[in-house]
This record gives sequence, structure tokens and C-alpha cells, in this order.
Amino acid sequence: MAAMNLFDELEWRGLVHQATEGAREHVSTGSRTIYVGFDPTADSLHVGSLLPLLALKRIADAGHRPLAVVGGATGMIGDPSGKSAERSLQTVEQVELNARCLKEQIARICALPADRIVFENNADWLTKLTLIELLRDVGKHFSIASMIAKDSVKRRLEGQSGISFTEFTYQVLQAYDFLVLHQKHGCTVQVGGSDQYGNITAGIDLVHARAQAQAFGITWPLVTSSSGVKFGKTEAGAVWLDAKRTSPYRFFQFWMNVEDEQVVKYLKLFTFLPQAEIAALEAEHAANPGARAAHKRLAEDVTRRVHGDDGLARAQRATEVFFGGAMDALDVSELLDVFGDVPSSTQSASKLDGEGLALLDLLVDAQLATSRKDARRAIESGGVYVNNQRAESPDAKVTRDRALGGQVIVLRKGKRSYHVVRLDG
RNA sequence: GGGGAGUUGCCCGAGUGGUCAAUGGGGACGGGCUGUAAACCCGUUGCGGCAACGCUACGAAGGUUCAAAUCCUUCACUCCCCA
Repeated sequence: MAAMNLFDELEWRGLVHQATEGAREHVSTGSRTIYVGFDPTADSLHVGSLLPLLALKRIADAGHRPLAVVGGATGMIGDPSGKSAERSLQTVEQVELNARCLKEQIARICALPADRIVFENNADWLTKLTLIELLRDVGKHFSIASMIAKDSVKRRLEGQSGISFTEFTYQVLQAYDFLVLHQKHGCTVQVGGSDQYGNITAGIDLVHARAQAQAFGITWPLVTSSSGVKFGKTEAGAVWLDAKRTSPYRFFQFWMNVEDEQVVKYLKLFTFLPQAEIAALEAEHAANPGARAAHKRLAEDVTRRVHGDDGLARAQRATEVFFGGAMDALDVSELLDVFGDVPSSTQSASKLDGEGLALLDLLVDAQLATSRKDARRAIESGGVYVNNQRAESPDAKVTRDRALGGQVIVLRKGKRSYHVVRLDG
């Protein structure tokens, strides 16, 4: 792999926020084993955790050995980093299930051959560690002063909610992971989000103290939208990597909708496109922003990586149907084709006989409105469309003859929230 | 252990007996402009109802009152000061 030096690669992509002393040199002078951690807080990752996932591949591409560690044990404790309040504990079974799901998902998406990546689950060693061992062998190397000084802890102590002993201890466990990984795999580098810096340096210190070896850490910045925080959140909640939680269509749409000011940054962060190609897209976008070439490329690239060629094709087909040129001539067979890939539901056809079904109820059923009142408001403000025709009255009924080809009704709220209703029977 | 402050809608935050479904800001949603972007302008933002109105809601449970987010009692939680 004639890849670029890892550090330089991360740097031009905007993936270096902080790096410990000597980290650049260390990864530039040999093939290293580099550890990336994943928290099993759910049975799927979301777009926020795409960075660490892609980092595994970047590490491998640069000739190093990535080590993906799922926190099957630490997930039972709860990482206070970046959290403003104490979290409720998940059940042990849930964490175990999540850890298995994550491993599978990570392996699939980063798509590295089995001999080029190592998977570990810290439950394998942490659950066997006794309290006395922990206190004697590990705890002695931590001073309370430095533990309290960690950002994640300090902020919680200053805040309203405080921190429990359980979460306070978290950094010790993650530091111990680094030590174990160092001993077991010769791991010398940990990378992660900037909120992990405190945990990473704790590990470096412990490796130094217990193994008399030097270890390093690199963090990337928190991804934010230009307006503020939360990346990866939409009105429908988090954007997940699991097609069962977030369909490829919605996933694709998420990337299509990123703000202009962010699109180049995201191309760097979330794709493997080379520098020159991104520069070309940037120029193209600057010249003709309406064409949205950069957005399309971003959405394509990330969707293909996460959902494969097939998932991408389905997302693009659905996008074409809704946002393509001939919106008024919605094609029935195409609609039936994308049914299931886009937000959709079925209604029994008989409900539309005679009087028809109230549009209000249809909107609530389709979850385009949270209540009939909400639906009424949306219609009154002119934001609801049936088969791309603006709904005029909140009292409108939808009858069977409105169904395209007798089978499909397309609801739309606002500019881009589509929902397909298929008639059954 | 002693003393003080607090807990309001998605979030922040006003409100100290009726005119409070509750000022304001943020966020979110819809409309306009545009490009499925941003900024900006307009509107909406508890549920049911076309509406009148009704119901649910101001940490929890009781109570006083014709009437409580507002007063009283108990409980829970948070913060601050003194030991």
C-alpha cells in the first residue's frame, strides 16, 4: 500500500486535534498497532461513530495494524466523557448483545481482511479482574488529584449533577485496557475523539508506569455543524448505520442535506477520496452550488461504504423518484419499487371507500404529524402535499380514486419529508 | 449535624392566589426567497374540538380556598455556606 504517512493523512483531513509528544514521529517510523475503542451503548453505531470506524481502515491503509476494541465491560460502567449527567446503567445482557452487534457491524463496514485487523472485547479481561488486584496493581498509579483534574470529571464536579464513584472510576478501566493491549498485542497508540483525550493520557501514563514503555495518543476534533453541537441528529433522531434503524434512503438524504459550509470538511472526514479530488469538488461546488455535486458525491460515497452498492442504488432510486425532475408525474411502478426503502406504511383500501379517510388521520398514521392538531397546523400553513399537490383544506378526505394506479398515495410535509402509503386489499 | 437557595413546557428562564396552557430566548416545525444549503423575513410550537369549550400540565403526595404554578404540610432530589 503506497499510502501516505498516517499522521499526514489524518492531518490534512482535519482529523488531528491533539497528539501527544512524539506521536507523529512514532507512527512515521514503523508499523504500529493502533487501538480504537467503541462503546456498546446501542446495538448499532450512528454516524457520529463513523469517524473511529473509518479510522480503522485509515490505519490499515497506512500500513499499521488496527485494533478495534469493543467496551463490553466498560460499557457496563459508563464513560462520563462528554456527558453532562450520570447515565443509567444498561443490563449486562444488553451490553453483551450490543457488543456482538457492534463487532459485526464494524467488521462489515471497514471491510478489512481478517488478517489485517484485530478485534478485542475488554470484557475478556476486565470481568476477570478482581477489585483487590485492581486496587493493588492499577489504582496505585493513579493520583486522585490528576483524576479529578480530568476534564470529564472536572466538568461534572462543577456541574449540577455531580459524578458517581462508578463513573469516576471509568478512566482507570480504560487506562488498564491500554496496558493489557500493550502487553498482549504490543499496542502503542490509541486514537479517539477529543473527548477521549483524558482517558487516553491516563492509559499512556499507566503503560509507562507498569510496562516502562512509551505510548502515544492522537485525537480528532468533535464534529459539529456550523450552528452548534449535535452532529448526526435529525428530527427523526440519530442517524444510525444499521439499515433497520435508518434506511439507506434516509441515510443518503442525511448527507445530501448537510450545510454548504460543511460539505468539504465532511468529504475529508468521512470519505477516502484523495486530496485532489476533494479540491476539484470544492471548486465545482463554489462555481455552481446549485448543482450540489459535492453533496452528491459525499452522500454516494458514505452510503456505498455503509450500505453497499445495493443500498446506494435503492437510496438513489428513491431520491430520483421524489426529487427528480418530473415530480408531478409520479410513476406508480417506481413508487411501489421504492416502497419499503423510504418511510412508508400500508392502509387497508376499504378505509378509503365512500367518504374516504381524513387527511389529518392519514398524516398522523404516517408519523408526518405528531397529533391531529399538529397535522391541522401543517395543512393550514400550506405545508402538506398529497401526490405532490398542496392540500387545501384541513378537512380534506382522501378517497380511493386519489391513489395513483389505485395503489399508492404519496404524502409530503414540507420540502423533503416524504411518506408512501400503499393500499392493501 | 446546622443554616440558606432551588425543582416550571424539548432546553434555558420569567411568573409568588384569579386576567396563566403560563412573558421572553434558544431549538424544532411550516411558509416565503433559493439549490433537498446557509442567512434573512413571516407563522406555529400540550391534547381533543371547525369553534364555544373541555381535558392534562408548573418535582411527588396531601391540604386550605369559590379559585393555586403561586399559600400550608409531608416526602424526594439538587446546589451553596458553616461544622
